[in-house]
Amino acid sequence: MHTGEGSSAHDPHRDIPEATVARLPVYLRALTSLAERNIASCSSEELATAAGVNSAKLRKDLSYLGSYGTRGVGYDVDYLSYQIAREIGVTHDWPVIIVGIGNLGQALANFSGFSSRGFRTVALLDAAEPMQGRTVAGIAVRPFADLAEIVTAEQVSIGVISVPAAAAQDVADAMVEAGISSILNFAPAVLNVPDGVDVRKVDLSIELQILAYHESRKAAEAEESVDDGSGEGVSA
Amino acid sequence: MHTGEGSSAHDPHRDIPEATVARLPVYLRALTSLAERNIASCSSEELATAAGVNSAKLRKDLSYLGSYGTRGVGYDVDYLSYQIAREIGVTHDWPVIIVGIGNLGQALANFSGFSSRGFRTVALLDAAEPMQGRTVAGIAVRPFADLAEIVTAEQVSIGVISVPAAAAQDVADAMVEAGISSILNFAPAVLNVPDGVDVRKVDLSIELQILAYHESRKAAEAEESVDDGSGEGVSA
DNA sequence: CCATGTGAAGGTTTTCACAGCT
DNA sequence: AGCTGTGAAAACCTTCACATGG
Repeated sequence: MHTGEGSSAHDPHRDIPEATVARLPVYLRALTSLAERNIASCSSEELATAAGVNSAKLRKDLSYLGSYGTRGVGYDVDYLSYQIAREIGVTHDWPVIIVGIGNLGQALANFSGFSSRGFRTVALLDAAEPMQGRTVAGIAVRPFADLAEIVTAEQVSIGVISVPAAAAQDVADAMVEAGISSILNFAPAVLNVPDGVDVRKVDLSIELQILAYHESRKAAEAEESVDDGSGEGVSA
Repeated sequence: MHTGEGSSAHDPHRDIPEATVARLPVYLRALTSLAERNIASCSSEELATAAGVNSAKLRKDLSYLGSYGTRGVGYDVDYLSYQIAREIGVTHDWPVIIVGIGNLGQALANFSGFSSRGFRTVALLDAAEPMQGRTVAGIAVRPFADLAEIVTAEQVSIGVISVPAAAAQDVADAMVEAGISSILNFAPAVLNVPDGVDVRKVDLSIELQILAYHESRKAAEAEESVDDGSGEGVSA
């Protein structure tokens, strides 16, 4: 295990904590929103509020990228936006394919936020006969069998899976085989992928169940507090 | 801050860590999948594999609920399923409303996983005139103005927001006002809610950007390793 | 004998609080 | 004078490794 490939201990180019990485896109969105309101600069406090975090966390997060603020003043919105976009790697667009053009796949294909935030949907794939030849969001639906060809031709490294759970692993295998190394999985299934391939999952029922857990607790607390006035709240 | 409301230090009824709560639904899904394959019992190792975590973590997580396994043997699938479902609070169904019946809202309404995992969509709401009177997934779309009435009548405490970002805060305010205390937010916007209201967010472009970050790093590493043979992989 | 359940160790993340720069 | 950037402390989460009990 080597230590740093020609980067001084302090230089901003290795080892951004995962928790920070997960928040950078949120900061970027907050900055975009400030820019749209013609706000040219902001304090860590203001940006933190816009991003829904506290300012100490925001400053610590930004410190991993470098020193892009001005002490006593704050941050230049455009400059910081660019630095974060560069760190994330969305200064140029990433080609993306979506496999599984059911209700969810169609919603994803139509989702404008995809294209406006550094991603370009280059193909929609579906295995079902009836989908062939249809066009969704201006993009033709192609047979699943074309996967490898498309991935190679368009240099795709990110794939979205929106097929039913039962088909998800097969799709993931085919994606990896074709050369994709990052997968966003909407199917409620655990995917096995080799090392070097990243998977992130979005699972709607899991999110609801987490809410249900806290909701149950609130109900239980309300019952208890017949003789206990304290109302503790949970929030994210 | 009090400590425990009549529960002994060891009794399974307070203080399940948030990280554990977020995994319980995953375990529940893995157990359901085992049950469907007629597997009546399993070891922590097997269940952990099915859930995509390591077995130590699984055992630690389950230990917060109580001792529902048998040493030397493993876990009874049905029994553990029930215990987890009870802990989460999904032994009975939760009524849910969806506000914003665009592409995504329609996909959510049609999503069978919602109804099969402890949730029942009791109403679809949309502010747009052209949506009124339409039916999605067998449920009539109603005007947004009916929100409070529906929440009260159906005792809804969980709401899903799938409107454009610009409208999200207003919808959240109306939900809170109507009595909803848990929100699943699909709009790419930070929501301000009072204490006691839970918000979870699902943001598609954020997930993609996190993948893009790691993808950029992989590319950078590949370039570096012209004179360095080590191939470190990242995976989730 | 075997797999669970769990203290204790090791990491990571968050928060604090203030030194340092503009 | 004020806000950033950051060590150090506290909180939280994961992993280890083994005592415990069926």
